[in-house]
Amino acid sequence: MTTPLAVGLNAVIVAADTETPYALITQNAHGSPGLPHGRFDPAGHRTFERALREWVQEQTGFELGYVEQLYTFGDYGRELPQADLEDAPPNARLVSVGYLGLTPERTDISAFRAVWRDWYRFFPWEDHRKGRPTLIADTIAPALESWAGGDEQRIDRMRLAFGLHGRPWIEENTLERYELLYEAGLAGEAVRDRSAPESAAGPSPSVFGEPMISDHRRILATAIGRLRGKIKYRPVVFELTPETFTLSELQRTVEALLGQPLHKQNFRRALDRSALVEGLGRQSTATGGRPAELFRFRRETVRRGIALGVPTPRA
Amino acid sequence: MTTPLAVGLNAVIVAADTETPYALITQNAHGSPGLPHGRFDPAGHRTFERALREWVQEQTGFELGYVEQLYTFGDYGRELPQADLEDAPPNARLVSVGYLGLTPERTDISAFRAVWRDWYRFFPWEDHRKGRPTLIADTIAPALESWAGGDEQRIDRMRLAFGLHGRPWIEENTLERYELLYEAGLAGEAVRDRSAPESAAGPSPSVFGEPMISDHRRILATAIGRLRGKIKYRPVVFELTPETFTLSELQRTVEALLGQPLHKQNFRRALDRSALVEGLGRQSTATGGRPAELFRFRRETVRRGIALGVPTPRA
DNA sequence: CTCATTTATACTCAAAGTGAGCATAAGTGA
DNA sequence: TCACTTATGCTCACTTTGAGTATAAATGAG
Repeated sequence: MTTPLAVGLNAVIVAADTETPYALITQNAHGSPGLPHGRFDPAGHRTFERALREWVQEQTGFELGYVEQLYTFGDYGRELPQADLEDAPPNARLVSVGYLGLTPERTDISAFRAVWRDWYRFFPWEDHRKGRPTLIADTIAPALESWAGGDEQRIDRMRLAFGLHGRPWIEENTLERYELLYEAGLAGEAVRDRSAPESAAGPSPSVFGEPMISDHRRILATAIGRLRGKIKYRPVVFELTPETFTLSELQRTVEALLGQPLHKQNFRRALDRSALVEGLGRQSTATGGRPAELFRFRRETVRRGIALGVPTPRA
Repeated sequence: MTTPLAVGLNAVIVAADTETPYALITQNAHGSPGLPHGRFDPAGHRTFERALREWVQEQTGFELGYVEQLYTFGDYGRELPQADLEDAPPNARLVSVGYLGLTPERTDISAFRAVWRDWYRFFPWEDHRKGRPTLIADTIAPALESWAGGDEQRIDRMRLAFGLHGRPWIEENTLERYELLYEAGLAGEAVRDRSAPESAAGPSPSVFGEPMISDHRRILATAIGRLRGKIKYRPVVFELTPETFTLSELQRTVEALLGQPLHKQNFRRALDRSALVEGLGRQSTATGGRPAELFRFRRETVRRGIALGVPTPRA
């Protein structure tokens, strides 16, 4: 008989306001953060998506809307703590399928063991809205440098991933960056997975973002990267915005997700060329200055012809 | 005890020359075409990729180079013929993970039950190099029309997928098109899966491309779509070309993959702005007219900075 | 040997798109 | 009423794109 196999489903459920991108985070018995997840039971579930919707509902009271498959992880060089397998047979091998879900509102989930968390808590080096975080130059770069030693290839990977040495910062490479930190033993999970709790001489792991259970932070990184990429060629932001919004609100939401400031005028110009949004004539109650016009997403546009993304002109 | 789960791995191995994109196709006991595939045995394999490489080697003698995960299918509304599960326990549920592999040469695989096949045999409506295939207007459109009946949504999906009624043809939507044909009961697999061999009144299924075992044609469609998309923003074509090539050869290879003619001058101009290739000074032995300069892919370029794709200016 | 044919490569020009600055409009609160 | 804030409009130089025209270097038929 072969080793038993279990398929786990993991959901990264994302919401956003103009300030912060949020992920729906659950907590295990020890209070460690993780993603909503569960086993796929082929007897009870006809499709992955249905299974996913069902127990995301159960675990968080949450009704999923837009859903998309991310990636299937099957390589457990990094061992899973037995505890996370829960009802799986002992020695079972877990294959985890990650999903991304988007939702326009942060519904109240306080009744459940779940919270909405700023995703930058887990990836503090990813937010470049106020310039490149000093964390990168002060902590990450030196730590990776010492890990790389003289290895040409490691140095190259590190510079490419973190936009060092004149390389551009590419926001959708979230996963590469996290994996690098994991490989270098800097992510909290790496220390845990080695199960040898070596007295870390360097900076405390949480400097490198809050760790999550199992490989959930990897899945979250995948989700962020995918969303950041997709926002540019599919109108997915509108799955995250309320029905009506001002252009500034839209822009700031995109900026929050990308972790990158955008050029205001060019954002607007490209946006109305795209005909993705439509002004409603109504003005919004001012948030300080001149009132802004309210817009809505023209869902019709998308169905006819090429579905375009929102423009992202660098500032 | 829950229903047993099996994870299957499927490989779409692609090669191309200037004329034809090929997929590596195996044949089952009945001679039906399929993809190289096998079970993932967690005891014997540490990672999906290793497992994949191992028995692609076994089944086809083929050494995989570039590999990328495509999608994981778990929804079996469409039932699998028991025969394809082979050594799986009866009633097992199969989860299949698709992979895409690229290779620059069609190595000799005649010793194995495998052949290189023009992928357009399975998707004859996908090749637009010599204009839109008449098959679409003559056969597909009417068949889908009658399937849609009056349903607004179906009509819309059909027009969008196949670029009818003034909509543009979007080459990377290969999967959507195949799924539509499947749903409409026009793909051979749909007839088979219903297991009620209803006497098809309409055109014979093979007009809609050669069927494959299990859901392999779906996986192949996914691969084609993904490759077509990726070619535009990552230099993946060069995984398919020989070490040196002329610009025309490169262009024709890209055209073969996209199923779309490109504008020659603009292709060249954009290509040398991208600095992806480098002239070698040497000329190629002419294929008719003036000899062309030989080029090679500058792998170095890719490692530094943003990895760009090959330009694809429509002709 | 020359000329039509084939393919490669070079140049040009208008139209559209981008990056980035400057100017004006319409609110709020001291 | 005036400083401040945010929204929105306009302009300009520069790059990129679509698409046409011209020239160069081989082949092969007569």
